[in-house]
Amino acid sequence: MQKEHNLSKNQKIIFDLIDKSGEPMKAYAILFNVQKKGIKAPLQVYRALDKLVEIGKIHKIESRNAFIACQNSSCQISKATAFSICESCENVSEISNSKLSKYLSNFEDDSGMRYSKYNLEFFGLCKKCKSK
Amino acid sequence: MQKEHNLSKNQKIIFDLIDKSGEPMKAYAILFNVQKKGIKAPLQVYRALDKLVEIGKIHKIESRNAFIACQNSSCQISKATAFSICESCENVSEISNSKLSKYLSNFEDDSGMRYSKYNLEFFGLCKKCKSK
DNA sequence: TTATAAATGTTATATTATTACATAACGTTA
DNA sequence: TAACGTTATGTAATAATATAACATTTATAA
Repeated sequence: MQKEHNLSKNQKIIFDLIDKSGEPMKAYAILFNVQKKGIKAPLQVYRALDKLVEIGKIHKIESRNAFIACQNSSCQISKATAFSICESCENVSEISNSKLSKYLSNFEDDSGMRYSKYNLEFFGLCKKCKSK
Repeated sequence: MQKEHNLSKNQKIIFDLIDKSGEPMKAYAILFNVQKKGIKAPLQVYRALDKLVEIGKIHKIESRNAFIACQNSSCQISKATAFSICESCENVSEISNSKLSKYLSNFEDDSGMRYSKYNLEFFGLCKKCKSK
């Protein structure tokens, strides 16, 4: 189970926005959306984003510089993330596949280095876009 | 085997720099380094980087906004990349593991979406940093 | 309660990346 | 080799993403 975090005011505003949108949001799009709620500066957004990423409520889609709400609410998966990204419509969804996460969490390479964290991004065309 | 690409002047200058450095380089660090060779503007750098990424001579480390020369010279792996990143010293190396790449290249999730490309970044502490 | 950490507010600035437009070099093939 | 399309280059301006520095306030917990 995930620890219950009491989000601060800004964190809550920003998390709710991202969560409701259901898709990746960019920092300045977030900023634009929350200005009416009194969050005026980029730094306020980035600080909340940093914290939300840290506690696993959202993830950063690195290849897109965007942030999406965690879709695996019940598991401690913020250090082991995998996403499916459609290169046409830019739809992103979090992959929740226990075989995959087990495989990657236990992965060791020749260096003997053990990994505490990973991020995987898959790219392709989603069903809709493929059939166009 | 990888197709032999004839790099243009700027592409060659920039590839050689990244390749010799042996570690990830950021675009503006590259720019600074090649100014004496007549490459003066960010766009010149980004254009060369785009092309080099496209043909698989370099890869972008998304979580670091940096570019590293491909270390798997003999294989067509630019659409299936995996990296090991030390969070302390920021050392990055490309993982070349056929089991891993086979596993990921064949991965399918519930959506039935088939992936043409992936990028995986592992994080942890390298041996040196772990023993400090 | 008091002190410590976490969050906020604000301004300025750093870093990363692209748009727009003009020109030049290269490769093909007629 | 001339004409064409494609790829690469040059240059200026600007957009988009992210952080530094500093002052203040709020929450947590000893």
